[in-house]
Parts: sequence; structure tokens; C-alpha cells
Amino acid sequence: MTRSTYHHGDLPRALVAEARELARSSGPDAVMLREVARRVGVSPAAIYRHFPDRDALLGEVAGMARRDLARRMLDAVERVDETDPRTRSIRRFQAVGRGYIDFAQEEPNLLAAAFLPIEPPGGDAVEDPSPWHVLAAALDELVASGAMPPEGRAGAEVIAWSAVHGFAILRAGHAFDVSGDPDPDPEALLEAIARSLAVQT
Amino acid sequence: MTRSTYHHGDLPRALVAEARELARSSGPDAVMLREVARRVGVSPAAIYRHFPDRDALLGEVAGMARRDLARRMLDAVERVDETDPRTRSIRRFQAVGRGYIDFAQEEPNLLAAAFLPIEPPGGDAVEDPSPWHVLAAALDELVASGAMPPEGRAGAEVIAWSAVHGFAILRAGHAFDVSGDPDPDPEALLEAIARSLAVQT
DNA sequence: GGTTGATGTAAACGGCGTGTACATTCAGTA
DNA sequence: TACTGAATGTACACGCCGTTTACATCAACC
Repeated sequence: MTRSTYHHGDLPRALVAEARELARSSGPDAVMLREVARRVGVSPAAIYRHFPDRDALLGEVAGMARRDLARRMLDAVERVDETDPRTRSIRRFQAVGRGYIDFAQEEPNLLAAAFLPIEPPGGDAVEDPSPWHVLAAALDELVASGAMPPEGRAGAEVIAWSAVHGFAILRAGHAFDVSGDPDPDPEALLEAIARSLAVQT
Repeated sequence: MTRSTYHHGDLPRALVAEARELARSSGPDAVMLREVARRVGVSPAAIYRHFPDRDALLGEVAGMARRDLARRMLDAVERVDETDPRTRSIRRFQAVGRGYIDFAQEEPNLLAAAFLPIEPPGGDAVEDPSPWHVLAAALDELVASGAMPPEGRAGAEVIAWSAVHGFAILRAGHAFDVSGDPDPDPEALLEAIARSLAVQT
């Protein structure tokens, strides 16, 4: 991109957008300040007018990726069309996992970005829910509807999240290639998670 | 390390050992050829007499980490002391998961190294079992002892591995800090996995 | 309209992986 | 034992990276 004015206009936003695109297409390690600057049409040093260092820029990308993931989970939950409260809570719970897994499948590099050990400069924005809270809400609903026994509620996030995250990460890393079935079915996993939480249809 | 002779004696081994130690203590990204060479007391270019590039050296580290993980799982399995076949198969199965989780807890950077998308130059050595095969053997045993229904055998690796790996990775990345309990119990997860596989005590 | 602070640039520093040309040593043979 | 070629290590250079510093440009306000 070239520009006519000496000043860019909204450089910070452009930098984050370009950094996100690099992370999305080639992974977080591919977010190189010189490349970002090149694409935005600005000198590398200009970035330092808006971000203290590379981690600050990458932290914004990480924050965006976390929001994207949470939104994807929420979208999946809200698309569930079911009136019976019990069945509905189960469907919504499994939609959370499906949203997570689908996101990981479609944007593996963004999932990696979401788990970078970096905090966005201003901390995560409070208004949008974290993936963790989306999951917790679905579990609460499961108990409220009677589909899951209250005794199983404690620690349920850890179990569900572990299974879904492990599946998503391992599949993205082609780790399942060693098995006979190189692309296993997410639905089987979601049902296994329901069993492990003693969810009763 | 300094040396008196012009030739090192066993540079390849020393390089891999030093690279592994760097990966172990500071993560795979910390394996920098210049630093490895510095520590071994050799010029950076010397590495290229034995490895085509950085990935080849890192691939050896990855291979070692995979072997370390598998050995750790096997050790845990073999430490199980139980005679009743059914109970024994369950204990051994859960020991597999415990070994994996303990390894991740104690050597998180080596676990990361084990999952680098790099193959060791000569391919993985055939003589030592992969983590996958250790798990598969434990599952077979579970079915053979009657503790797990044969109908559940297909896809069981994916479920068990996903849950254990996700737990290990998330805990190592401090992802559970957002929950109330920052260091959740691995045993609860192992029991949940058993439930999800319909394992009957 | 001149000053000031915000924003961008050019050039440089040190560190990285890597290639190339050269130095040293080892092993085998005459 | 002396010679020779292959194996192994070194010095130096190249281009990339993140980052810093000194300077240039511009917009906004008294």
C-alpha cells in the first residue's frame, strides 16, 4: 500500500490488521515487524510510535484471536434451535465444543495466536466474553436443565476444555495421522465428553 | 567448554545434547545455532558439517523428546503392581495418562519440542515405541480384560489422547488460571476419560 | 503565523541462520 | 615415514530480524 500523505491516518489499526492477517495465513511467528511495515507502506521504526515492541503488537493479535474464538463459540450456541430445555441445554453445550473445533479447523494459526503467552497491552476488553466463560455458561445451563448432575459440575470446565482443545490442537498439527483415520470425527468426541460429564439425554 | 584438540571428537552428539538442553530449559525457540556452538566451544559454521540446517538439529531434539515421552509413559505403566487382570488393565491405562501429564508438568518445553512439526533426519528410530503405540496397547489391554466394551474401541485413542494432551498443554500454558482452581487435579480427568470410554471397574 | 507535540524516516547496532573459501587434522597408502 | 585426500573446524561475509537514535514532516493551537 502506498499513500499520498506523510501521515498514515490510522496506523495502529492498519498495523494490527496486517499483523493479524500475517498470523492468520502463516502463523504467529510470521508476524515480522519489517514485513508488517512493508505491507502497510511505512518504515519499520514507525511501528514504535504506537507499540513499545513486537510483543505489544502480537498481544493485540492474540486478543483479537481470543475474541474471534469466543464469538465463534457463541454463534454456534445461538444457532441451536430446540425448545425442550433439557435437550436444548445439551445441544447448546455441544455447540460450544463444535464452535471451538470448527474454528481450530478453519483458522489453526489464529487458534495458535489465541494461546500465545502474551496479554494485550490494555488487558482483555471486559465487554466481550472469554472462551472460558462461554463454556462455563453452557455447563451451568446443563445443570439447570437437569441434564447433568450438580455433583459433576465442579471441574467440568477442565474436562471439557481439555478434550476439545486437545482434539483441536492435535488435529491441526496432523498428530492423528499416525492413526488409521487421519481425520477423526468431532461428533464422537463431543459425545464422549457428554458421557464423561454424566450428561443424560 | 574449551578443548585442546582442533577436532572435537564427537561434535554431533555434543551439539544435539546442548540443543536439547537449551530446548528443555528455555523452549524450542531458544535453540539458536550460534548459542549451541558457543556452548560447545565451536564455531557456528561447524554445525553445518553435521547437520544440513537448524531444522535437522531441532528434528533430533524433537525425536529425543518423543522418545522421552514414550519412555515416561511406559515406565509409569510398568510400575503398576496389580494382579487382577481387569483392575490391572485399568490401572495401567490410567498410568499411561499420568505419565503423559507428569512429563508435561515437569518438562513442558520438551513436550513442546516433541510436537514440533519436524521429522528427525533419519526418520524416527523403529526400535522404540511411539507415545501413540503405548496408548493403543493400553486400550487393547482394556478390551482384552473385559473392562471396556469392544464397541468403544474404535476411536478410543483420539478421545483419550485429546483429553490428556489438552489438559497437559493447557496446564503448562497456565490456561487454567482463569478458573478458580489454578492447578486442577489430573486424577479427576483420568476418571472422566475412563467414564467416556465406558470403562467398568 | 510561528511553535510545539505527534507522527514518520533513515541509518545504524547487534544478533540470527547460512554460504563460501580456507585451515587443520586424521587415516590410509607408497 | 612421508604424502595425500577426505573429514572436520574456522573466518568472514550476506541478508534478514528487532530495536534505537537522530532527524524530518505535518497538524493543531496560541
